[in-house]
Amino acid sequence: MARPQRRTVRDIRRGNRAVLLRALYFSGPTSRNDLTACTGLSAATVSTMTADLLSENIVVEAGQVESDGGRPRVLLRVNPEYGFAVGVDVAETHVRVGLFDLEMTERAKVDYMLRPARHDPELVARHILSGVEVVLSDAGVSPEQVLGIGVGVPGIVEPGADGVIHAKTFGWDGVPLGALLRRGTSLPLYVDNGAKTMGQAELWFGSGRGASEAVIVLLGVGVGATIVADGTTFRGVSSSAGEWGHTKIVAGGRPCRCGGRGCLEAYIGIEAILDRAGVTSRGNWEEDLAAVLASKSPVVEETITYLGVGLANLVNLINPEKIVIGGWVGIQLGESLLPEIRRATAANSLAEPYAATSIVLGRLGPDAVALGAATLVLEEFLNAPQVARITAAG
Amino acid sequence: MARPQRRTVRDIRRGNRAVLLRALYFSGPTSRNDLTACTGLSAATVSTMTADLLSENIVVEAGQVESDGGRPRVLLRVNPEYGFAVGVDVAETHVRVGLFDLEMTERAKVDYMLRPARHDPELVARHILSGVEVVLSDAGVSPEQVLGIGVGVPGIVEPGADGVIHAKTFGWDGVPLGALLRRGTSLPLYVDNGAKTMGQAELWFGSGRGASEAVIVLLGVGVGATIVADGTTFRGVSSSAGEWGHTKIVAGGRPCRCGGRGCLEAYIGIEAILDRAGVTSRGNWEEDLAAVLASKSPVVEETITYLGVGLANLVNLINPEKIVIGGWVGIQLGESLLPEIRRATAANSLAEPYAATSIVLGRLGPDAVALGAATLVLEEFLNAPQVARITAAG
DNA sequence: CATCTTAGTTCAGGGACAAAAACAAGGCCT
DNA sequence: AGGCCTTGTTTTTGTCCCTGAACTAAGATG
Repeated sequence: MARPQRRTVRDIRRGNRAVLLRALYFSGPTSRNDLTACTGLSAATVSTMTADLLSENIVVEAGQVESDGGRPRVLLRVNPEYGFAVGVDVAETHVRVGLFDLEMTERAKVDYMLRPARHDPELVARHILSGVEVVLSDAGVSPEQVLGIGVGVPGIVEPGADGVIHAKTFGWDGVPLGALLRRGTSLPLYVDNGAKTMGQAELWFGSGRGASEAVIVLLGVGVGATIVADGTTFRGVSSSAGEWGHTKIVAGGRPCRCGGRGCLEAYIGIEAILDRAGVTSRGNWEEDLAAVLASKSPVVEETITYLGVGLANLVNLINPEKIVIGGWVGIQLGESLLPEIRRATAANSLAEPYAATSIVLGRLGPDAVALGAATLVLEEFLNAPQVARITAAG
Repeated sequence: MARPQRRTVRDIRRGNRAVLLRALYFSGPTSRNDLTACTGLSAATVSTMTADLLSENIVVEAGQVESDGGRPRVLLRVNPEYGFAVGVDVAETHVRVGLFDLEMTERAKVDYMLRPARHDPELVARHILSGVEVVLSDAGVSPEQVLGIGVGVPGIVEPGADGVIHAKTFGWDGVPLGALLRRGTSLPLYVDNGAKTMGQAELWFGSGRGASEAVIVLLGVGVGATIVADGTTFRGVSSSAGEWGHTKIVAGGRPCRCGGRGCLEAYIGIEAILDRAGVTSRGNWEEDLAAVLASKSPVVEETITYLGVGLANLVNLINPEKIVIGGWVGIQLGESLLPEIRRATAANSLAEPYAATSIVLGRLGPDAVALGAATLVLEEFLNAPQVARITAAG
């Protein structure tokens, strides 16, 4: 309650600049005139502010559009080459580094395989740092043009400058990945849980687009969720909100790798699904899952039921506008069984919140984690686009 | 994404005024000098702003405090009699109307009993309206001094001006209580779910005080929760967030009065507890529960386990700083069994979020619902304290 | 070529906060 | 008792920002 929260005229400027930039970013090419309408700012303010943005090269002109009988509108857009963002996906089997421009077009990408058992933090950090160098030189982008590096990792990320990670399944307990990376780069770093970065990507560029209250669930080896409240990711007090996979849906039920019992993940995590189906995997889980789905085994129906219970709990507790199902297991299930998933969710939800929720599939592929990580950089850019220049010198 | 969100200099004024007023309200008697420190505003701004507030009689002086060797500080405080708020608790067995001053001291109160089966909306509305008249005349307060009326009701309240209510257990389905009340009063109305108003009360004046991320759970006949994110109640897209009682903890488990199976309420709602204990109630649930607790029956341990699972789900999903257990059942359980509740929660939570959460008992008594309803009015007052006067005339 | 229409820019005016200076009110020392 | 010091509060001055209105730009129309 004691955080200073005063506002001064400068905050207005910064805030309005962010509003303008967001409008420009999400509406694509737009005229100044339309910007006054959609931001609510006066024409004068839009004019001076766009002039600033143009002179800083953050915004560029993008052709004209004739108006019926008057001066044509000049279209403006965010300059996709004003800066670049690096997105990193640290997963159980690989480290993937991507370079994105401001429009989140992937310009370069590099993968490093990890041997499943070997997750030496130093090695991962070296992969990331060399990956950044590789994608930059591949794309011909210099480090000064990079606005920051976003990293999506498994497990819980402590808030704070060091990016300390706790990932039991990964063998990391208190690994300061942020600090390790800091030794090799001076670029701004953003470290977040991979389920959250994927959620961020679906929210901004995928099926969650435009939703203000939403949940993006990730079904894969692990099960997680991103809770979006008022348009931004809800993180809780210590950044671990969204551990949906370890909420209990059967008190005292199946044991889970987290040590608990009856966790959702212990029913609909890929290992749990295969285990319940009696499949001993030969390593290719995607094929295995496809086989189970094709088998019409009762395990499929059970899985949908458990998933429906888990989703219904989100519906009742969070009352989201939209639930996006992502992760490769989620996509594979959803592609054929979305109506059944909806039915199972409805059966376990209260009527009013269920009616307010639409359940959809994620649209982004396997690169969503890296894309979302890069989006952390973009978000920062849109909120605080560059520090104000020294106006007297301009 | 298209909502106009521009800011102008006037917004700064309003915002800073709200910041100042909140600081004054929550810190009690405070000098202008301390206000500059705790709001971050400059002394000049605090001075002019307090002068305004003093002339409007919103703030009054509250004595002096000597400083070591200098001019003594003049203490300021919010004038508790500047205005009043009405809080209404509509429950299954009664309608309670309370009048509170700005410090939330109850000045008058009146109860109307409801026959359990008879919940005619018109009758309830008449009770509320006549209750308002009664408390005002009892306390000698005129309607002009009342800043608004807050109403806490069971069930889900639709967002919108009519205050439409869906309360299955109450026999109300789409009752526009707000519109019914609007016919009898022109005061500002705020209608919200009773579990949420109770949560609001605990958050502002009870055990949740100062928490920014918290969950306040209500255990009574029904089971509900208030989720607090970033200091404010999270409502979800259609205001029904927090239906914790109908999240499933045993897929396919005990039938619940909501029509579902395995709901938390079907295990730890008072009726469920008594049912599981094999008690056939003679009408006094509080005594019945006390008897069960005294009996050392295994039902008690089971109840704690189920409650622990429910709380752990909140810990994992929401990652709150604090969980407050309220409602009469919650208090009765917690008074003797809080350590066991904590243990059961820990057993079902992930270590990191559990370590970040403290589980405490609610502090406010049975009037918390009405108090919280009045707090809705207070919140509005603190955020937008009066429309700005015509400055030229002053 | 004059007029109309729409788009965008410039400028005066007023509101808001910060920093600094001035003022106020008491204690302390000589 | 009077000057000096310390602390609290108010006034003055300056800078920043937004808006509304006047103004310029650029094309269409007849």
